[in-house]
Amino acid sequence: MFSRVDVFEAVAEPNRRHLLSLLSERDRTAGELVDSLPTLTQPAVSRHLRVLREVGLAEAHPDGQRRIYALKPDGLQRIDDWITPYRRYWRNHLDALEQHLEDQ
Amino acid sequence: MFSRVDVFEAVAEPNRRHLLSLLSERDRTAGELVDSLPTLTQPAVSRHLRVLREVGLAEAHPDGQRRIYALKPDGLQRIDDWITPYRRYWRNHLDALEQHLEDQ
DNA sequence: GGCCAATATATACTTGTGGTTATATACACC
DNA sequence: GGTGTATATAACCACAAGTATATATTGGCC
Repeated sequence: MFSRVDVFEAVAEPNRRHLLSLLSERDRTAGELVDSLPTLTQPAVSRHLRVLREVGLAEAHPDGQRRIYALKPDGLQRIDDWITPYRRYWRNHLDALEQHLEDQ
Repeated sequence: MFSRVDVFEAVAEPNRRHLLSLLSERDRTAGELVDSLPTLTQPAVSRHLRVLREVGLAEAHPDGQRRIYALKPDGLQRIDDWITPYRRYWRNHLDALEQHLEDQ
């Protein structure tokens, strides 16, 4: 399963975005993350965490029998780079709309 | 099919990102877009275009029997808004790395 | 070593996505 | 109205994603 996930597919999954959000607040153990997603079982969360690790959006450090997960958000730069040219586009579009409104 | 696609899932598909890229250059008819993705059949492209329309990333205007597709990139703002807090994060991380390198 | 806690992996199942072929729809042109 | 072109939808299929249950692994503790 999960032959090869890229960063776009990684963040397309809502539970994984939730995990990233939790990790953006602070580092957490796998167990804490499991508890934070009560609709999912422990293996399900563990799998999502694996995906996040494999695309470079998170990393885990052992701490005894725990695993402390931390955010590695620079993987999102790939998405940011992709979106950049479009950003200019919609800003122009907004500018044009504002202009139109001002012209009323 | 495609019960309900959101923007994140829409752009997770490589062919759809390709279509967005083509539309960012200029408006194109559905037929031109089909010709630009020679690995896909016409119905497959038509479906991807429907997804892009439904999430608000593209729109189609009839022109006789043709349909002229145009980019509506402001739908990507949802992704941009989502990524914004993380952007600060990885910039800090880069700064820390640069600092570390400078300290050598 | 034996036992418990924390986490990851294996296996199996279900469902949805993306693909194809076939068909419908809509418009243009004669 | 009939025919051809452009595009969308229908029906079906294969495969991968996401989930659950069951099991393995790893480390702490007695």
